[in-house]
Amino acid sequence: MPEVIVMNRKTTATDVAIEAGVSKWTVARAFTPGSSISEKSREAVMLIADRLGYRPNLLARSLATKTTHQVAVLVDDFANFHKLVSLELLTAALQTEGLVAMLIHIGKHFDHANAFLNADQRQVDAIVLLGTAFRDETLQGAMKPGTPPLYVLARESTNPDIPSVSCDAKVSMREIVNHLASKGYRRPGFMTGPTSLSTALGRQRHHAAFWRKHGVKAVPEIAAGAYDRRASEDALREYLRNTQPADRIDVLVCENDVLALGAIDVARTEFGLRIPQDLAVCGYDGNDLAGMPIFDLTTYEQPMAEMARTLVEMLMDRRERRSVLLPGRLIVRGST
Amino acid sequence: MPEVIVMNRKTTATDVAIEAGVSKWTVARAFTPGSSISEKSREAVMLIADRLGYRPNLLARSLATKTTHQVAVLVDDFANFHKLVSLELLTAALQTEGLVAMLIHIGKHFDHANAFLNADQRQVDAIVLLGTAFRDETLQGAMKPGTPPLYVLARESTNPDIPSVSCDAKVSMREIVNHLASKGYRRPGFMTGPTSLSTALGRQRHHAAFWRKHGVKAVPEIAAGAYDRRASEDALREYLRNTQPADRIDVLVCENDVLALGAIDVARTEFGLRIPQDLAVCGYDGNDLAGMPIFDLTTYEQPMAEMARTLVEMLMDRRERRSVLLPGRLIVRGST
DNA sequence: TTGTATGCGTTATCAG
DNA sequence: CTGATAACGCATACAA
Repeated sequence: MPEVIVMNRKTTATDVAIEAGVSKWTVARAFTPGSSISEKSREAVMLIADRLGYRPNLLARSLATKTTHQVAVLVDDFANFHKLVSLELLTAALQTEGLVAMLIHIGKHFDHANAFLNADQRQVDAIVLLGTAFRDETLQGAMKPGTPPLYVLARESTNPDIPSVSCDAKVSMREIVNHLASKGYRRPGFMTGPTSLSTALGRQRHHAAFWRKHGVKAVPEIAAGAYDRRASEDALREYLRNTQPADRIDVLVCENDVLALGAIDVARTEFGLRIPQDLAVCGYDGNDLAGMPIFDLTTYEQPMAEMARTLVEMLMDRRERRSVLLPGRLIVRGST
Repeated sequence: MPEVIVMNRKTTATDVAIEAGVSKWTVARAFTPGSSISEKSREAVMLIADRLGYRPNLLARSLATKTTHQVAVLVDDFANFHKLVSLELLTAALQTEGLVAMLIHIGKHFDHANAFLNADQRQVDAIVLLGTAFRDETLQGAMKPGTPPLYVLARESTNPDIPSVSCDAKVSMREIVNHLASKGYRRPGFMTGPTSLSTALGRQRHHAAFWRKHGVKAVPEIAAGAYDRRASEDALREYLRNTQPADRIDVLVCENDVLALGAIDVARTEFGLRIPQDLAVCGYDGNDLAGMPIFDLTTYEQPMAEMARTLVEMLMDRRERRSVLLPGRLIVRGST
């Protein structure tokens, strides 16, 4: 008979207790900061625990405490490379608070209902919608009682029960339009992404509103239909093909950087337009790629790090559960 | 007293059982496919369950079955936009099998040890390393008995206990070099990323080896040190500044597309080099951005979708737990 | 300070 | 086919 029996299962608190000659509750105390336990017991437990490689089972703890420290993050828009930044900063913010992200991919084979159901059944503490194209009716259905609380990041929520943390569209568009107007542009155009999301973002609306103050009555829309550089290329290509140079816009403001990069690309490569002399372009997001010398894109930086932190503060109940608008920063570059 | 008491807690199997007049075990059976239960009971249970909005608690199930259907995905390289594609396809592949990804961000405030510990404590079924710069010694420490099995995606594993699914570096580099050689290039250079990862990827090694067959003895290395377009820009800038045109390489093969885009950018924008006449550039990954007309980058497409599916098959024990090399596809564009 | 009983919501196993 | 007992690993409340 071997001295040490190698067990296939993980060592539990009971294993440690037996080995240390105490009850399993004492073991639990050793791992609960601030619980009353003698220094002697604690040391004895820790020694054995370390030797046996014991780590509390968070699953069992969650079942008992009814809190998992897990947050479902729903994403359905992987064509937009800026999502990676959002994920980076959101996961970082979550992890500094001991929370972890459950990344749920919404797509062809996995719809919103599935995602909500899955998150709910796994008892996540909250669900974060990451700039995805949710319809209000979809959200409404996910608001059953007993369901994890919903939050929206990087998009304004229209539902007061679902707080959002986003970049202030009004403030940002004022800055953008003022900048463009001061540069002398007077024939703006606006490129939109997915219809449902575009209206929710409100960027187009505010953009047009501020131009009106500058005497510009109408801002033509160029609809890409998706946050995808190809969609942007297609949309601008069609516009440029069907519009005589004299009738064209002189500056294109895009709903985000993905669209802007695609636009610059087509305008320059396929139509030989100079940026910004023939067509100025402005983005939105402040993605790192916008800063590439080849694009040199003027853009409005969303304070993603702060947005993520703010959202997490809300999750942790250290801040009122209520929508927040944060100001960003206009980054003027050569494209305007 | 109200007729219906709205409970704050979620409805459990017991609630349904009482309401349906059966035992809770019968309720469980109704939700367990293939279990023996009378059609009558099943219907009765389902009716009540639906009315009460009952959904099995997956946490409790996991505790009992000792399997969570959760997979930890460790990422430490968010500057590389191709990670988004990896995440998209990996989560999709996981979800089609009923698995869900726990995204763990490794960075300044959360190191590898933390990540492994967290994943382990949460009882994930497996841990997937997503092309991150893990040192072999780090991995060794994470291989304690009772720990979730490790897998590596998009990078070759040197440890036989940790299977990997990756794109065949040798095959791909042969294709790349043959293509470049046939185009007449004879002064190749190679741009690397993080040192530890570069050696693990083996792309540089195979690249040099195939050039040797073409009579090219040495391939200068341009070290970016990170998969970051800025790092690439800096590295190439320094090289071009310090190297006379006559002494320069005529084609730059980059360890991945991120580096390649940065390289094209600097070469063209800052040094006025024409691509490919003055300097040809080749990437690796097959990222969508490489296809932008402005870059028109020749690249080697990794079969990420297939790689993700293969990895998941391994996770599901439908395929031998052993490293797999998959062939990709050379996409020839204007940059070479 | 420490041990005991009980509960979290399921599944596994066995008896009827 | 159905009900009952035990177990999963931990936390909470209480008693000693």
